[in-house]
Amino acid sequence: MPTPDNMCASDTLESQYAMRWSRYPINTVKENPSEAEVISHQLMLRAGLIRRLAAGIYSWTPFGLRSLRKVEAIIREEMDRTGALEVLLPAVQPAELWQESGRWEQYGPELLRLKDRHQRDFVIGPTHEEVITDLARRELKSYRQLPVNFYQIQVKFRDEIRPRFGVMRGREFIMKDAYSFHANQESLQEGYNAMRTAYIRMFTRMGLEFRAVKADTGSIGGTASEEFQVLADSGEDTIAVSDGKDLYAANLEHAPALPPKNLRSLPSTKLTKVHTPGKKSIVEVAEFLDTTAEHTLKLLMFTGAKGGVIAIALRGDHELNAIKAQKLPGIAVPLNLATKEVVFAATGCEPGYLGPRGLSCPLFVDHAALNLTDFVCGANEKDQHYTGMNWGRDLPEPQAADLRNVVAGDSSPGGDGTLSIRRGIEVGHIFQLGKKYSEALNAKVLDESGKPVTMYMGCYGIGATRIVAAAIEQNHDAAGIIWPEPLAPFSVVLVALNASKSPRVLALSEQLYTELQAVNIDVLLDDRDARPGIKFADAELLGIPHRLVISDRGIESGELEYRQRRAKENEAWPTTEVITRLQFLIKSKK
RNA sequence: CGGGGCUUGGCGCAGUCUGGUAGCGCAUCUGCUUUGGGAGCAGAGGGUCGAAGGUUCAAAUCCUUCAGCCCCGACCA
Repeated sequence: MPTPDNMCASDTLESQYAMRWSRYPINTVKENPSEAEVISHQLMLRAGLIRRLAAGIYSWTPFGLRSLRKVEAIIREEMDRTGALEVLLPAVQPAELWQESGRWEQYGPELLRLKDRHQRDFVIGPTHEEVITDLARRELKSYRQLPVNFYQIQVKFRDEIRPRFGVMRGREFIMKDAYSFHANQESLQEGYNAMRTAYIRMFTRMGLEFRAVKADTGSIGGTASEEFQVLADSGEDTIAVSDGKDLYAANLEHAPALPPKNLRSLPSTKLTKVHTPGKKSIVEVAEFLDTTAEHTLKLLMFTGAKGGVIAIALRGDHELNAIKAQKLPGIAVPLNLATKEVVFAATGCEPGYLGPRGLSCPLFVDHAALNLTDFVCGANEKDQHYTGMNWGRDLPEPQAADLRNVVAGDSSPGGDGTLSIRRGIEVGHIFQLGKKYSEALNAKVLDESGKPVTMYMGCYGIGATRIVAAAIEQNHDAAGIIWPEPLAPFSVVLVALNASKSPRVLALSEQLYTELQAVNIDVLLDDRDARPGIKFADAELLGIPHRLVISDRGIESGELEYRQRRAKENEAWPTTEVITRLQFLIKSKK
């Protein structure tokens, strides 16, 4: 218990003002703002966590900021634990650095450029590779100083074509970005692994359901890259997730589809040409022939790199994966579906009746399509299909390849489990940059023999503001937000009923409020002169994990009502045990 | 950048087609009553109808131009 003797001035200030609802002049609203599309955006606006200033640019209110700061604190603790060193880098950066790295030209309109009063060019940093590499090349002189990892938690600006979903895809956002510097690839790999472990700890601590997803290194290059995706239906990315012990997860377009394990069964029906007037799509054909899409084969034609066409066959119910298809020999990149005219010239038939039999162009068949027996396919004649088609018997065995998107139920490429298709929100991305920036910016150290060597770099980002939105996407109900304990703006809300009229309710509320603060629990005292319904609804909208009601009724019975945010029913707690019980519940979840 | 939609008090909307000088709900303020799931009654304040120009006796309403915002797509990864 704090007494006037052991309380310092700041304690007094805080207990008087900081965590009383009546001192937070932020309104909650019942109606959904028309601008908000996704649930996290709606709830953040309704609960008063953020306010929009311009497209993709938001102010954070005191309540919202508390959650954002908790995210940042977890990130900071876990980064520090790895030995990474925090820095703060400029948001406004001179164009010269970006010209040196080549990204002044590469970046395009997403890079916000501006001029100062001397007409010098600057950018508002969308990311900080250039600045950090500049710092590193000035400070790091010897291999003895390596490895080192600098990180910062900073505002960034990317002039997105279409900002949307509130802070989920804003233009201005807060990101933790870290950059590691190494003398060699082995050290980079170690640093990368350490970051990967730290990321898993962070997202686990935040109470989020997430996966580390193998990602394309893309134009950035490098050898290894993983995205950290929070699983939520509203996510912008589609990922294939294994339910097995392999914990496999990959972006849909990068997940390999394994060839079927079972052998193709033997043909049992004879090849028949059937009249299928006007039936062009797989769905129409399957329905007309009283079968299902899984027993059909579809044939797509693409233009070749040096003219001509290339055919790709998939099972009727499968989708082409463009990234995989582009790797086929002789195919035009980017992938280009052949026009009607080109198809007609190659086959004498229009699309809709194409099939693998009698084709004169190169043919690649997806593994699953190759496993078909007695299947339906086009006959390369208008209004004609075949039934009972079989590879090897009616057609030569073709060249097989992985050409389709994986579907739910496929075996996991990780070796254990089956895949499901989920949506994800990318909240983190780690990759090994190698020497891309260090080479461009000439960042070198002297090695053991006194020879200058270019440093290896790794780069590790986390979207702090986006995490707040992602946590809400994953944790909400009809009444509002349900914060994971570690991200909640407050752990406990004390709902004082009729405190303005009942001195004993007021006194007990104040007492509990002080006691909870004394044991370092983030407590919000709802001391507003409002009706109970408003207080309950607001507490639920704001998503505070633990709610305690202080009322005359409770004081008389010696028991206070406790309710966990996810629970449907109240619990009656002896007033004397309230503090210890809350301490236990909150400690066990942190 | 292409397509669609929107812009009226702090928020959500009606009014626009058919021109006549702006209204509803929520929120805010005052008073009284009420106090365990977004109260009732009475009263009050608050809007140059996104901007500019035009047509007209008269424009939120019709015409032109511009701006901002939202959605879909493309782009980016």
